Amino acid sequence: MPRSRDLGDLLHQHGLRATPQRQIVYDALSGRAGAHLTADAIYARVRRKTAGIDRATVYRTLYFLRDLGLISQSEIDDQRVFEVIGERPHHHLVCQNCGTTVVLDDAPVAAFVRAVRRQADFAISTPHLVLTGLCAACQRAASPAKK
Amino acid sequence: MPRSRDLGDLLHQHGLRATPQRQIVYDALSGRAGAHLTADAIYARVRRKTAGIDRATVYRTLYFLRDLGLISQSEIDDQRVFEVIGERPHHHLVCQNCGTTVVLDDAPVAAFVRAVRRQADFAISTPHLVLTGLCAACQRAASPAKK
DNA sequence: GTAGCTGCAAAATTTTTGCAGGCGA
DNA sequence: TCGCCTGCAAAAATTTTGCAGCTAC
Repeated sequence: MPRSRDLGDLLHQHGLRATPQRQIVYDALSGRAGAHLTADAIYARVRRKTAGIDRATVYRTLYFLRDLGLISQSEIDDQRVFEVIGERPHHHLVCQNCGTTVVLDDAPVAAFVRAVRRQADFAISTPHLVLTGLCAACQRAASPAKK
Repeated sequence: MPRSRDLGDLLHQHGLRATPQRQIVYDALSGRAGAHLTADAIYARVRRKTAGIDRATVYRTLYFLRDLGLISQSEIDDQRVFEVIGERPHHHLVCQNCGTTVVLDDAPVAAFVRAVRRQADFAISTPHLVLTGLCAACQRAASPAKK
C-alpha cells in the first residue's frame, strides 16, 4: 500500500503551514482510499490516533484540504462525505438499492466533460463524481419480468 | 406561464393522499421553475401563502415529492436545494466563481448515462444533475495569458 | 517575532422525531 | 370509519464561530 503523499512538501510549496493535525486528518483519509467518510467518521478515526484534536479542527482541515484540491467532497444518501483524490482520477457509482459502490473509470466522464465544454463552453471541474442509480444486480431484481 | 400540473390526480393515481399542504409546497416550487431553493426558502415562500404550515411538514413533503420523482434534490455550495422536474429533462451547471447557473441540455448527459450503462452495467438514475465548474466568462478571466 | 492554526466552548443552523388530533378518501 | 398527514414541540445532528494561546516558519 502506497504511503500517504507527504503533505508537508505540498503545503510548503504553496507557502502554507504544515501542522501535525493536517497530516493526521489527511492520513486518516489516505488510509481509507476509495472510501467515503463523513466528517464525524473522520473525527472518530483521528481521535483514535490523537485524543487532543478537536472537531472544529477536523472541519476546518477538511475544507482546507478540499480547497487545495487534495480531497473531494460529495453527497451520498444525504450525507456530506470526503475522500482523498488519488493519482488516477476515478469516480463512484452508488447503488440506491443495495448501497454497493462501483468504481467508474475517468474515461467516460472525461468524454462527457469535453462534450459539455464544446457544447456549452462550460468547464466542469468536479474532480470526483458520485452518482446514484442501480447496480447490475439490482437492475435485474427490479424488473424481473423484463426478460 | 404553464400552471402547475395537478398534483391531486397524480397522487390519487398512486393511491396517495392529496392535501392542501402538498399542493402548496409543490406550487411554491413550480412558481420558481428552474430555480434551486433550500428547504428554508421554500418554507418562507409557503408561509407567505399559508401561515399555519409547519417546517416539519415542508421537510416531510419535500422528501415525499422527491421520492415520487416530482422534484429533484441536489447540493449547491454546501446547501441542499430542491427543484421541480419539468416535462423536458435538463441539468444545471453552476459557476463556482460567479455563481451563474447555466442550463445544460439532456442530450450529452443521456449519452454519458448510456456510456456508463454499457461500460459498467450501471443505470444512473439522477433525473437532474447539478455540476460545478467555470462558466465561459470566468474561464477566460481565470487564465487571461492563455490566449 | 508574527501570522496562522488550534483547542475550547458556545451558538447557530439544519433536520428529524414522537405524539395527539384532524382530515381526506 | 380508518389510517394517513399535520401541527406542535422538543431533540438531535451537524456545522460554524469567537477568542486566547500556541507554534510553525
